[in-house]
Amino acid sequence: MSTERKRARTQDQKHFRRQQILDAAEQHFTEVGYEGFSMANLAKLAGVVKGTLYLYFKTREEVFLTLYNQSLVRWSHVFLNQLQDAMTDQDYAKTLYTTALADGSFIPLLTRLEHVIEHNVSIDSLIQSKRNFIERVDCIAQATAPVLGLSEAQSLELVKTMGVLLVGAARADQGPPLQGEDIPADVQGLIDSFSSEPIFIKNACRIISGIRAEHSA
Amino acid sequence: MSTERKRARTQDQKHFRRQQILDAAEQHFTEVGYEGFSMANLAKLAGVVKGTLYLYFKTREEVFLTLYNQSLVRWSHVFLNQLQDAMTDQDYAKTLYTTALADGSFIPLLTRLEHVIEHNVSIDSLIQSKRNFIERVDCIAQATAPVLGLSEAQSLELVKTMGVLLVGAARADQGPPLQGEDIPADVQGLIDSFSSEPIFIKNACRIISGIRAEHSA
DNA sequence: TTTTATAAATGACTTGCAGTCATTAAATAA
DNA sequence: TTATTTAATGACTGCAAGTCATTTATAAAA
Repeated sequence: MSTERKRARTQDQKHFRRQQILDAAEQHFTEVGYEGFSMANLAKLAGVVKGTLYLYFKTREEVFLTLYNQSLVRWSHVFLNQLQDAMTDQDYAKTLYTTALADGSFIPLLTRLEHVIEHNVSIDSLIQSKRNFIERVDCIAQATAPVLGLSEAQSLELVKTMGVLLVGAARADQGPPLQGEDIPADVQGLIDSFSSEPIFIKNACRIISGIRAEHSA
Repeated sequence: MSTERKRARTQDQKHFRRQQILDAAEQHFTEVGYEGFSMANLAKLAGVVKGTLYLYFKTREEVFLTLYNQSLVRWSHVFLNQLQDAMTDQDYAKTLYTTALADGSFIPLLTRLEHVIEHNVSIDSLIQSKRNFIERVDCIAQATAPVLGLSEAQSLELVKTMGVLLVGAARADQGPPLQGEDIPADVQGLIDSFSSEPIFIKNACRIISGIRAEHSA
């Protein structure tokens, strides 16, 4: 906090200030979530005034998109580190799922990416974000191929598909907290049956098997 | 419009008025989408004043949840009607996908259900909505079993999983419109590779195969 | 028919949000 | 020391959801 009371004049100082805001944003996001996030509170937390935020980000969604980009990179490093020389399909799926969920921001931002965040963002930011995504996917696919015994092409398709499945499965965890509410047994049963981890893992395995089988012909 | 200038006194009249508001909401939603939807505009379109909306719906999200419930019922009828005696896995998946996307409200509401809509809704409405969901899923599963040659249990799991896959795959269509923007080839290639229909159908088939195989052992 | 009671409908109001912009002042250059 | 540049400010606009005291249409009672 005491490190920066001064004005950011050089490009380096501006990058540093921008990252300070992003760090505050990450903290604010994990504390209050997407709907509770406000630029006014972010400003307070970052120790600047609201107008200053708009010198560094054109819109609130530009902040979110940047947080998303960073969280994708962060998660991909964690995931790549956990890959072993040879893993069962199930271990692979479980590792992917667990590491993704362990990052507090990644899934909540990913599930809002297309239908909210990308709609209030400059084309340039969007292109930059997509490029970052391509790079991470390629990198993960390259590491995945030998682990699961797939071709590069198969591996690329798999990784892309895992993203789709992850978003679909993670939905279940995004519902409202129901602690202490009395939920009828039938409804509780439904919620339990959509528990995201087994759904993700089971279907990830089915999809891996499917992809592996398709080109053995 | 000329049918109802009067006050709704009886329960029947109130139900009718509520449905009038919902019809206007459906229209407003298809015109401006989720983010553009406002209660003030809905009031104008429904021919009432804003405060009146809150006599019939506790929050804006209660309106959306009701629209979602109705769209689920509407889609399920269309889908059930299109099921044939015996279909290939692919025909089944394609029919499911096509009918779901043909309904203008179903997918946009479904993709926002857990992380937005359900967070500002009464527990009672949520339970009612989940019960409606259970009923539709059961009904679809029952009809699906003979079509794909699955047991009832397999069919139930399949239908639930299709919902997960549908949400994940449909994300790709929810991005911002990019007509007329010049998108670099690599990014355009990425977007194309996430085209939702082939992703849904291919993986639906892989999952159906997987489920079918699991209990043949 | 006239009066009274009920509650549907109203719209002005509050609160909270994202985003803007004329002004201020810190840092650098002259 | 003075002039210039531009980061930072915070008061401001506009719009949204949701509230509530008041109005008034309608039904029931007299």
